[in-house]
Amino acid sequence: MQITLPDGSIRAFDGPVTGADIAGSIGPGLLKAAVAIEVNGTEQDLSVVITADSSVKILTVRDEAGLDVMRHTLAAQVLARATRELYPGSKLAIGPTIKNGFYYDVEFDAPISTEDLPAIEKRMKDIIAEKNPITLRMLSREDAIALFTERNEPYKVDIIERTEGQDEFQIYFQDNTDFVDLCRGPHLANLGQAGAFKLTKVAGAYWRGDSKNKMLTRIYGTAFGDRKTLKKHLNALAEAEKRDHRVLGKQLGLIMFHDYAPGAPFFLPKGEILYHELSEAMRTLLLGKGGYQAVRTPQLFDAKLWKTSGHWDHYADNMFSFGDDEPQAEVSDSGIMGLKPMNCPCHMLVFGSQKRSYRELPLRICDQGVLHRNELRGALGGLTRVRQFCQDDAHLFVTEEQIESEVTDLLALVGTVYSAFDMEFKAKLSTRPEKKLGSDDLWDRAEAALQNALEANNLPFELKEGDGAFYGPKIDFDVVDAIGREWQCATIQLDYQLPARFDLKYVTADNELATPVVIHRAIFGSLERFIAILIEHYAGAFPTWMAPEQVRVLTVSEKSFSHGESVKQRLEAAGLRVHLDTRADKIGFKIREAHKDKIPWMAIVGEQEMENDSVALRLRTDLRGKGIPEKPSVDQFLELVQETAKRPF
RNA sequence: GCCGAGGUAGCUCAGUGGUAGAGCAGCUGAUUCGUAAUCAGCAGGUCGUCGGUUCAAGUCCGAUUCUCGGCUCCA
Repeated sequence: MQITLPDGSIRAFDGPVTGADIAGSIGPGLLKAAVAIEVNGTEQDLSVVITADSSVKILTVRDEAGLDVMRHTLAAQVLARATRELYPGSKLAIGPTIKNGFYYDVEFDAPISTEDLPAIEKRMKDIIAEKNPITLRMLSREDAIALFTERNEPYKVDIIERTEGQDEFQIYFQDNTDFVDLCRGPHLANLGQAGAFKLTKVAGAYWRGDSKNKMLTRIYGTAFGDRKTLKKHLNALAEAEKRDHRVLGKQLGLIMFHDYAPGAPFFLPKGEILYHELSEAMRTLLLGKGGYQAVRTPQLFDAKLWKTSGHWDHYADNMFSFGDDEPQAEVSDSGIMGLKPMNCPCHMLVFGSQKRSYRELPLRICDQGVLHRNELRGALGGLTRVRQFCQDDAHLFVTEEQIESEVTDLLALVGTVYSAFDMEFKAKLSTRPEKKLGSDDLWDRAEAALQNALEANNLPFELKEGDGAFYGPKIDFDVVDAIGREWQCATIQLDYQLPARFDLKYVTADNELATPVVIHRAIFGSLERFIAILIEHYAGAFPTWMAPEQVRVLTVSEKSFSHGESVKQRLEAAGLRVHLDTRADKIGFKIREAHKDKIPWMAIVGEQEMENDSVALRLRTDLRGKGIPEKPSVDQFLELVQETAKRPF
């Protein structure tokens, strides 16, 4: 029997072999490190017997797949056993792996909290120290159900009962113990191979993710092959925590929230500058040669609009509306008004307000209108999940032939904007879902147009089949921030349904009536959320063009006040945002504060600078090492700052 | 909306039924200083809100609200 290894070499065995046999034949070191084996592309336990010619790969924790096996074992064998032993009445549900770790859902008799984690962790370490071998056995459906019924594990029984087309189930026994688990596997051959881990948090989670079901307790953990990598990961988490936009937003005086307006951010003077700069930069990019026209549209509409658009049937739960519980209110024809959750219906009304010619297409309407969505209470958080926000929204009314070139332009626009923030991004193409409107022929053309546009821009993309909206396919973008996290921001969605619902028409070159296609698109996504991403991306140290305070002039002593005032005035005259710090404190103290406020340019003025009309620069960390002179003249300095204060798009 | 954890000075937090605290920030005064914290004094609170238990509640109980971690939702 022949076993092919990843390097192409072939090893012959006389009869059936296990993964462990193969690993051992290659070397004792590998046997020790081996955690599982991939046989013809399928991960299996080392103990599984291979009976036919196969190509295999021995997995160790160095492989992502091997690491996954280890995490899985930590969840299913170690964490599960520890909770069963520490909390005898607990019932195990499922324990899969996730990015960087694992979790296990457990039903406890009494709630547990983060404070209980160290004890569980301690028990887990003891369990690992036992280095018990794990043995796989296949049980028939009946035997498996009987086993878990007897062990009072209703969730395991439920899983088995719901699994169709399978007669045998994989049951893992931990030798020398009473512990048994139903699991897809594979698992480590013995627990001694478990690497470094840490339990991180507890949270609630519904059984099978359905809110009608019982709420279980989910215990999260993170795990890596060795202690060093775990520590690195924990450090990365700490770094992310330090950058948390809610913390920085408060520290830097950018935003606030109030109990009286849950889910609705206040932008304080400094935050408002960020907001304004972003909003204006986008608006300027789109208007004029960008080919867009901006509109401003109402907040509050008669429910008739939402009935036409379909929101009343599909989105009413997320809408703020009033009038329906106040019969005398007579607020409108239908007696019900709703705050807009999206701009699209408004733009349909704008398009439909006059006779349109094919010569007007593509008609591009942009709108940074305020939107309200009644998000669930528990879903609110910082600037990323809000009830009131603005999108850099636009709707393009196009003919079908124009889709491809419009989308091509949009993709270039996305690139322009993200590269201005030094952000990489990834595109995802979502195609027709099962429940969809429109013919297959229509979807074929629409999907092809999007794909062609992506290819024309040389953009690699991930295909997400079936993930499109029922009204059309879409391209979504994930941006990657400075510490490697991904955020979904931009979206480009084709819509064949909405213009039809509003009965929109334009006159074609042949003097006939046709319905336009609508492209919904946003690049930042929501301004609020994008600001949150930028705060974390830059760790609050914004590039000069959007920094709320671009320059702080620091006086060394009273003697240089007049020079400080003059520097400030000359910079302000050039439209820069400048503050002068004349407090009677030492220069070291003022510098420290300016650093904490993440001001890009700190200009120190003392008697020397006064004499030769210069400033002495102290640069924010990210501006150092760029050949910026330390003691420029005021004119030179002005030029330097102006250069970096230009909007990058 | 559901499960869990929280809410004490502007901020970060301590305070296990018996006189509400610290550091930073603030204010006042002194210091006029050259690249990440000058010194001293003062002031600052309905302990999220409402109700209950108790001789006595920041502390115990109930409700409510907001925040946080997840789940769910995201036409």
